Amino acid sequence: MQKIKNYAHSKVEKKWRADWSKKKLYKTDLKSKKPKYYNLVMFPYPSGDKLHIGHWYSYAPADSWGRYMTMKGFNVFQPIGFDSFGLPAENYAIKTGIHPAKTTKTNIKYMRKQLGDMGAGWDWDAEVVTCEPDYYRWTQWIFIKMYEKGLVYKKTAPVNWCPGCKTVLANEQAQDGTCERCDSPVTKKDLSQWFFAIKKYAEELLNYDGLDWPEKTRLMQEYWIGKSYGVDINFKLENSEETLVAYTTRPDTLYSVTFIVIAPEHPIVDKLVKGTKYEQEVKHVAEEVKKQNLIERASEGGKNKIGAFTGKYAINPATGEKIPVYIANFVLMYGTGIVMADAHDQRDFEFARKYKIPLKFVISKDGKPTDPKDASEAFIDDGILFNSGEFSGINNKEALPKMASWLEKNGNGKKTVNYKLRDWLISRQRYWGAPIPVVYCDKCGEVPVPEKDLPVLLPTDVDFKPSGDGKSPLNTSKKFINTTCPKCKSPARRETETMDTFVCSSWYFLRYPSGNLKDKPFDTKMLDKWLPVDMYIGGPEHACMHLLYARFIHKALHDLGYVESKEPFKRLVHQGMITKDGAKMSKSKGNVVSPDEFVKQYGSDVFRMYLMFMGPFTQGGDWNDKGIMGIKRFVDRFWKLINEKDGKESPNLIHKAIKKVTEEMDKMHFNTAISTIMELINGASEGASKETKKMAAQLIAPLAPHLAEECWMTLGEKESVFLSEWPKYDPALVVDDKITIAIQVNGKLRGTIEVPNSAEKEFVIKTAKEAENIKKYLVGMTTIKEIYVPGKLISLVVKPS
RNA sequence: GCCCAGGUGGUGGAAUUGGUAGACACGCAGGACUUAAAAUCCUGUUCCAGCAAUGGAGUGCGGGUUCGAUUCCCGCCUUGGGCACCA
Repeated sequence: MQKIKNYAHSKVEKKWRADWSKKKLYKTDLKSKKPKYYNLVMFPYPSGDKLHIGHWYSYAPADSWGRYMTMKGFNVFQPIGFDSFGLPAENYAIKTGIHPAKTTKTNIKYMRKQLGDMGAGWDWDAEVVTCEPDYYRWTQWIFIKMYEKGLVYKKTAPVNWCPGCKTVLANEQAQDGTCERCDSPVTKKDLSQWFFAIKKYAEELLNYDGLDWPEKTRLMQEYWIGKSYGVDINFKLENSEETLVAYTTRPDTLYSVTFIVIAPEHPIVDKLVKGTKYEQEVKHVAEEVKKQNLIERASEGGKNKIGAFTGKYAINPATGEKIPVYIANFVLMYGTGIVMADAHDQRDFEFARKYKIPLKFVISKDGKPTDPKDASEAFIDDGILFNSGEFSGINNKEALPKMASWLEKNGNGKKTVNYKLRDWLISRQRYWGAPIPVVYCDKCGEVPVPEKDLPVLLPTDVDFKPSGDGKSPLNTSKKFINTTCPKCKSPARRETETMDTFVCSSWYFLRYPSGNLKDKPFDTKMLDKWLPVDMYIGGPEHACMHLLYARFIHKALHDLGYVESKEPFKRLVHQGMITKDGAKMSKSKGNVVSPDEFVKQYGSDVFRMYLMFMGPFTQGGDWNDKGIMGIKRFVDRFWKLINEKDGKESPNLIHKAIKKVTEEMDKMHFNTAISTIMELINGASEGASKETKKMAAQLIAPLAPHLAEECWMTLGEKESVFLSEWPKYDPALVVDDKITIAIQVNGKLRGTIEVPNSAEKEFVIKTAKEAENIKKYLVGMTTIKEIYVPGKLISLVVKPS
């Protein structure tokens, strides 16, 4: 008996990686005429944690997908890079004194090795690193182009302030009222800030035509953009020329409105109370609200509502009544920052009860008048209007558009659309980012740096410890700050703030196919060919940040004429989250699992297949290494089968496997693709023919690239398995001659029979009725119904005769 | 509170235009090989009763539709994710 050498994963994997790299197997010819396929993963941040299991969980299947598409005949482009600006490196520097550039460089070096050990088909020639001047020069260039297009502006605004990181946060980074990075409660602070006018694209961003995205992600973005249709209603102020404009989506409740509430930070508040006896109380409340962090202001559906009377009254345009005007914390600077308040809104209702403001109902279930004094909460259901002038007696939903038109006709209102989306705050009072390319001159004011002077290099001689006043560490570099005005050449100062790293990651996928051009950001011809990205794989946590920003920047660049496509990512797939003992892996929890040891012990193929075998790719799961031996055994058995003497198995076996694996791969069901190959191996217990072995190697190639290549070459091939064409099955060989039919009597399974594939209904039913197990159930019975599902089962319905 | 996705053996999971529930793998039990162990191979493994043949129950819970429901409908429970005073 021949002795088969054990599969030496470490030697084999090293050998093929060296070979692939030498032959530049994964360098994509971007000019090739073959159909293109841009296969992209969200690039990693080079953190001190290095590449962890989560990265593997998404990158390995992404690579398998790319390899599969390659074998299906596509010219696959699969680049990788590093999203290397950002807070963690800077925070680490503050703690240890090691310069962020140095830590980042070290981490990138290590992660390059890890990404290499993965054996994935990255095109390293296209690599981008966002913290390198060659890259951020063009991030700055995009800022300038956006500036010229009027999509960038600066304004003083109350911004989210993290007292822990001593920096400003975007809304998206303070979503739950705590800092994304350090979990400190977020407060508000007035600062002059740079914004990208993403709101101008709100409507366009709601268009998902032609995109194959998860419904869930789309809904999350739609909710984030938050479009609503409503009416701006004019409330004249008593004894004044002033009008308060309130935005509402419920004009049908107008007759119920008994007070007006203004957001405390609304500029009109000062004017209303100035010099009155109410001024002190109103200002006091406004200050209190400002001090509240986002959690307090939004806590528990708003139990702690606070407010103050302004001393003013407005006129309800429908009833002509005089109604009091308040400020309160539950009204935000959204819409007009002023709301009409009534008994058909739970928040208004609670506030009115607390501040003893009269309420009245105008809607009830049946249209019979009801009184709020008997109610413990607002009536928010739909119903019939009463005490509502000409609208009484009709359904409030029907009345809504009519009242909106009525208000417009009488000059008391205007139909409007509002979005919850706010402009994107992009400036950061931080060191480790791309400097905002703007110069301030006493004569010329704010001057964008001319294109030819880019990049504005990030200086190295700075003290990056936070000053505590919210100023950027760049202020400590005299060399950096002092410059000359690009327009008038007189002494000038540089902007010292840097850009949000999300700006850097909003366009990296355009840089990859542009071949790292020195004098241009993009190779427009290549972008026209390669965009949009055909498959984008990454975590769902980016739904309302990266994925929204990237769409926005892409659309802006489209409108500027740089890219032809209107959307960056045609198809989007989120991998599931991988947890450890039910918790998200994080350094602070100390539950981060490193892939390196597993890769060393079992090999990259086994490790990646184990991750894919855990369950559906989009589902994720809790990490444990219990079953990894099962995959190792499978690899060993696969290797053994390939090396055994050629045998002869049923030809159906491999063709059925090809059919099933192809179907599973198409659906990205890697777990069942693997189990199908396992079944193939288990089924070939008597060995397999050479042809079958070759096809088996091809089937496993996307999932276990090193193993497949080794097997492929062992079987006598000379060229890489990844240059071979994905096997096709013979339809004639996937059907069996004999099929098993299940027999049910009165809905219960009572047995099975084997019949020829070609058997007719009558024959199958006759055979079934005569079957040993079935006969006894039919004694003394009359068959009242016979159902035959071809190739599957027979269902007999009987009753006593 | 609102929106979305789930709940299947001891474990990860498979199977849905309604058609034999538990593929594949882990674990466990027994056996072979071995002085022994590891590794490997073979057999069994949803639960209950039975030596077995076989019978009964069974896909979160309670109803319904159907010859037939993990799959469809109604009402709950529960886990995870997202949003949350946006008027």
